[in-house]
Amino acid sequence: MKQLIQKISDAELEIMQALWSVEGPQNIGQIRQTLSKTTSWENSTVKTLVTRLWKKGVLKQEKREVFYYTPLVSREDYAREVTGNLIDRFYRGSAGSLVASLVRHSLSEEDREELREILKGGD
Amino acid sequence: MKQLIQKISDAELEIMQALWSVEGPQNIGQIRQTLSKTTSWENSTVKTLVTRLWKKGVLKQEKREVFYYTPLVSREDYAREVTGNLIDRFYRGSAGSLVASLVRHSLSEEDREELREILKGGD
DNA sequence: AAATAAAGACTACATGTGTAGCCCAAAAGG
DNA sequence: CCTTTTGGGCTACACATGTAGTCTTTATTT
Repeated sequence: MKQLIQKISDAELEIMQALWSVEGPQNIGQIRQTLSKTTSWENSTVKTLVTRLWKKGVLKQEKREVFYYTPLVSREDYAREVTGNLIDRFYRGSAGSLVASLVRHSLSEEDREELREILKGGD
Repeated sequence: MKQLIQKISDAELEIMQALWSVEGPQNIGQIRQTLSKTTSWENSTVKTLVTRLWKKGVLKQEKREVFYYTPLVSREDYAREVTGNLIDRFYRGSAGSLVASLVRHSLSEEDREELREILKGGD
């Protein structure tokens, strides 16, 4: 179970989250704008992180008047990857075991009820 | 939702896994032995990692003829912490949402059946 | 066109990580 | 007791990360 997608650091992930949270490509300014709720990084910081992500191949840049950035890795795929790693490291590779643990410690009764519904569909 | 437990790096986690996988304290040699299935780090490497973990406060050392190391953070607690972070980052803070995703994409029919059982108890 | 505001290119620098080498002391074995 | 094996203490060093500063170049606005 190798890493299919390049590792993304915490700060880099913030950038990806910003990209994922909006439909379509964004330029540096827009990324900064999108990030403004959580961070207030300088232009150069954002640019550095974006460049690192580009080198890692997880986003692409298109030159127009200015560069526009688009994720090449979907949030879902990346989430799956990271979740898989977690399961391997802490739940003996068994997703069922993670689910069981969450059901026991983290789910509300409404969550459980919903879950029963989901599980009804046999398949 | 700050980090309650110091961050543990990948290599450091291997050490913790070794400690967690065996009952009772282990000395360097025993840790190396326990790790031998997965890595073949030099004594100094293991020692460096152990020292870093000790500085992070996640294990303690007791001096006997030789140092013995014991985790101060349980695997369960750490797993919960890391799982919580994952949920915050990728599942909008909702454990139910992670569970739903796993049920849909990663669980076998046996897992589902087991889950129905677990959920029966209404608790 | 001159002044401002944005974005890009580079450089920087402290701290974290992965992995070890080296030398010395202590323990174990003959 | 002398040799071999282990463990401890330091140092090292390349690469990753977090976060910017500084120029330069463009675009935008009077």
